[in-house]
Amino acid sequence: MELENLLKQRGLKVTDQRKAIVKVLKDCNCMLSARDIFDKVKQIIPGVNFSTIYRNLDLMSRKGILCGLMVDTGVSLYGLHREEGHHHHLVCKGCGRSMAIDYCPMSSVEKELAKKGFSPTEHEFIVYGFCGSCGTSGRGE
Amino acid sequence: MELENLLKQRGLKVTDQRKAIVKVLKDCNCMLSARDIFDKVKQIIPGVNFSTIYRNLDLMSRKGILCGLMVDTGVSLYGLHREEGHHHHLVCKGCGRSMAIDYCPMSSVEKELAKKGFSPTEHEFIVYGFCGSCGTSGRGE
DNA sequence: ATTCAGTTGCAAATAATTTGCATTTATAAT
DNA sequence: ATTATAAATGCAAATTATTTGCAACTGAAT
Repeated sequence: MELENLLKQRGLKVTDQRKAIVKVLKDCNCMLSARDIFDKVKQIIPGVNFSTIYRNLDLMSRKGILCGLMVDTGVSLYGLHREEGHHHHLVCKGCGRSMAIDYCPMSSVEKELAKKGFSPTEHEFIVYGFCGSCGTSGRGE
Repeated sequence: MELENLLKQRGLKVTDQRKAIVKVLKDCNCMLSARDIFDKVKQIIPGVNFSTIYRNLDLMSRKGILCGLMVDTGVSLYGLHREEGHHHHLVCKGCGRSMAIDYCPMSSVEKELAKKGFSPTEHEFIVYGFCGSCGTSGRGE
């Protein structure tokens, strides 16, 4: 019921596909690619179309309901937007999950940017590696 | 002549297309997309093929002659590898140029990662914004 | 000069994402 | 409840970025 209000507040209609996308992300509690989300939503709504997924991931990200992340392979990952505010991510190369970290490097570079006359708008900080369960050796591919 | 040795050291043949790619990146002194590089190399070698560009960007990046960077639109940018070592980038949304910054946030998160049992392998830190010449307002597109 | 692995051009294939359009649907107004 | 309508969806086709198979070519070692 909470999601319904969130969507309405942002002027978005409450549709089954949007509810399914959010459910999938809530259940997984990690960030997923559009394809992963599509596959999981299909188990809930067999007839969903991929373009509906893409349109909603984009729209809900722009409305602050989801947040997107571009990883170094050029694929976007999406997750629920954390209200707690700004944060960055660890991406596990073993299981593909991502976790949040609160540390943000921006305050440490502000002076250097000002000196260069650069006005920052966005930034990203992503750490790739292996999480506790996947270990330093990874799990192959 | 320096490049020729660099290529040979890495077991790569010295070809006109490789020389042209490096020349383009040296002249621009910034990071460019594969398409930009292709367009500029074509002015030197009209017959180059796009796949040759891609193969060499990938190969020379893996050999440490170039370095690649995935920006948040999902496009890779390539530049000459700076021997001076590890660094990160500012990407101007006005002119598309990128500059290096030396600050690296990794040392500040090491403890937090260790606590989470996460073993980092790679990381990226990119700041988007507008450089001195493009100003805070940007220049449209 | 000969050899041969490495490299290139070409064309076709992938993969990720976007778009146009007709149909459907959630919501607001009746 | 019914209706009107803008928003949302499904579908198919288009884009964009990148990759791959393969035959022809070329740099470098002999």
